Amino acid sequence: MDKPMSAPYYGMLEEIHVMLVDHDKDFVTEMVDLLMTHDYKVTTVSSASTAMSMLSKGKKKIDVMIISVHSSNLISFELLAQTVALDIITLFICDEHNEILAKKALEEGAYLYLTKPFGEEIVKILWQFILRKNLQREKAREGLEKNEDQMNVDDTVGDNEEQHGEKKSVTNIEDQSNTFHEAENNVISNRKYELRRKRGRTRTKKINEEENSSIDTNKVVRRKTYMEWTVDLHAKFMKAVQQLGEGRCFPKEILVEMNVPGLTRMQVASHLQKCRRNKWRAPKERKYTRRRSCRGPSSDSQQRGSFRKFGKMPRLQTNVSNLQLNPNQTQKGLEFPFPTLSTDSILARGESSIQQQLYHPQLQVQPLNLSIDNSFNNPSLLALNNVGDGIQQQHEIFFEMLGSQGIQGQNIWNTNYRSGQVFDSGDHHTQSDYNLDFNAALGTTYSGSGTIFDTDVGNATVTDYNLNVNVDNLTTYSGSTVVSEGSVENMTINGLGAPTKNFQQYIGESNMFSPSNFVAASNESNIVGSGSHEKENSDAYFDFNNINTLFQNHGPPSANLPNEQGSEFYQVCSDDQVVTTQSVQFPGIASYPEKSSK
DNA sequence: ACAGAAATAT
DNA sequence: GATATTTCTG
Repeated sequence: MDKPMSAPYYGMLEEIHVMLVDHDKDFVTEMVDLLMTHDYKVTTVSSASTAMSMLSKGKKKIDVMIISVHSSNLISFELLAQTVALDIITLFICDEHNEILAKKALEEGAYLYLTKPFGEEIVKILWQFILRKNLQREKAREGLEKNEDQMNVDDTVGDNEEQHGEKKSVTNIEDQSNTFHEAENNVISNRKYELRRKRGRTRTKKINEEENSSIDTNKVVRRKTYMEWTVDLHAKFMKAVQQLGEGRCFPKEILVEMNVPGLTRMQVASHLQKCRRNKWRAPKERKYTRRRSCRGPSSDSQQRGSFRKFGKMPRLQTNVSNLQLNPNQTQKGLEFPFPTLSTDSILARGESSIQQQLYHPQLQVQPLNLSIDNSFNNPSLLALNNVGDGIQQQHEIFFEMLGSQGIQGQNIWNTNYRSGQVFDSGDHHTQSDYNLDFNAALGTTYSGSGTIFDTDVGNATVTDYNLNVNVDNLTTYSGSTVVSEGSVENMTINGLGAPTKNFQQYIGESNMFSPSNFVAASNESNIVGSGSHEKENSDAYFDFNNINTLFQNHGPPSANLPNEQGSEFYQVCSDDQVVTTQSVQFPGIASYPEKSSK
């Protein structure tokens, strides 16, 4: 197709839907062509009445309505009234110029009155109307918000705001419109809900539609209050988050950083919430409603990690569409999922509902997901979950596993983790100098398939991430992946006791990374490459001693983790024996530093 | 005042 | 069924 500059003029608009109302087939064809050329989504309707019924169903989101008016078409004006009420930009198009008609149309709220044939220019700039209107609306909403804050009025909710305080009599709408129309909602057994109800949620658009027959053009009809998080907007959001640093991205700061007029803190917070849970999909993606139909763990185990993001920077899953955050680099949230296998650390087991109860927002809780396949196809033995508590600023981390003992048939082992230092991203503004050392020593046996080191390091701005893996005496290996899902700039593998040429297989087979600088050493050689093997120099250093068995996956499937395969469970960190990821990527945890004390 | 979870609206 | 908004709590 030849639409070289498609997106540019949409600004922050995702898609513009145009409805064209005309029975003149030729004209329709022509217009549709034209509109499509400029990337509008077009719906055509042959009559005004059809259009009206479509609108009333409200199935389709329409931004612009183009109504052809032939002869004295009363119904066209009815349609116009409706579109105006719905806050849809409406263009009247006539065969010939008619001043009276034009005036009337404009009076009734039409945006433009055009005569037939009209230049492409108009179509080109159509999007500006939308954007402008949106901006206006946002501004108005902002004003409203401010008003509410100031006068502490909490129920002017529904309608047009009297910005100039003149008549805040609106306050009186009280609860009358707060109907119980959804009374059959089963949930309402709770007192809380009753209370909530009393506060009232007045938001009946129907009312507006009726009463707005007399249109006041500069009054924003607050109807559809939804704003959509477009890909662009989301990209901005992500950029802001990154810029702020993952440990300190609060809605308010993100808002400021994003600098999008009209965007509210609430909206940012809400989006943040969504993202943390990894529940957000780009609008386009939503069409393909990913039915997780098969609850069975088999199908898409490593599809999207489904790590829930609490207190952490949301990592954009690969399927979160084509947001081009940084065109040249893939987005990699700084995240080291650490399905800690210490049974000590698994306080909650079984059903997630129970876990939910255990979960306290202010506690350090990490969601875990082992993303284990039904047949241990790709167990994630060790994944590091961006460790750090947001307070300490050390650049190193020292993990030690003592007395590890494999469990037959499982890919977990009993061990105590001791978390010494903290891996904190706070000081690394661009995350440009992480070092991670992984050191597994002594009689390690690895058999079966799985992932020893499963991490996804770095993000778009990582420039030189060093991963040093030191696996001594990895005597048996017959699996698939040692390091997976990583994207590591510099890689040092040390002490593998295997010829160099085989190293790649240790790095995994399918979804592996390809370090731009891959260095490996055999067991007796020392560090090769950048080699910050010493704890002192490393941002992260892992030393796993006495690991008798890492993997033994030959056991029956029944021998599984305490939780169900593929299910999520929470890890509650309450004391220092229990390990783990004390990271606070997203703030909100008790350990958040002083900051922003006003 | 504000972050975050959860309820609710669309 | 999903996303955005609003309420509510800490």
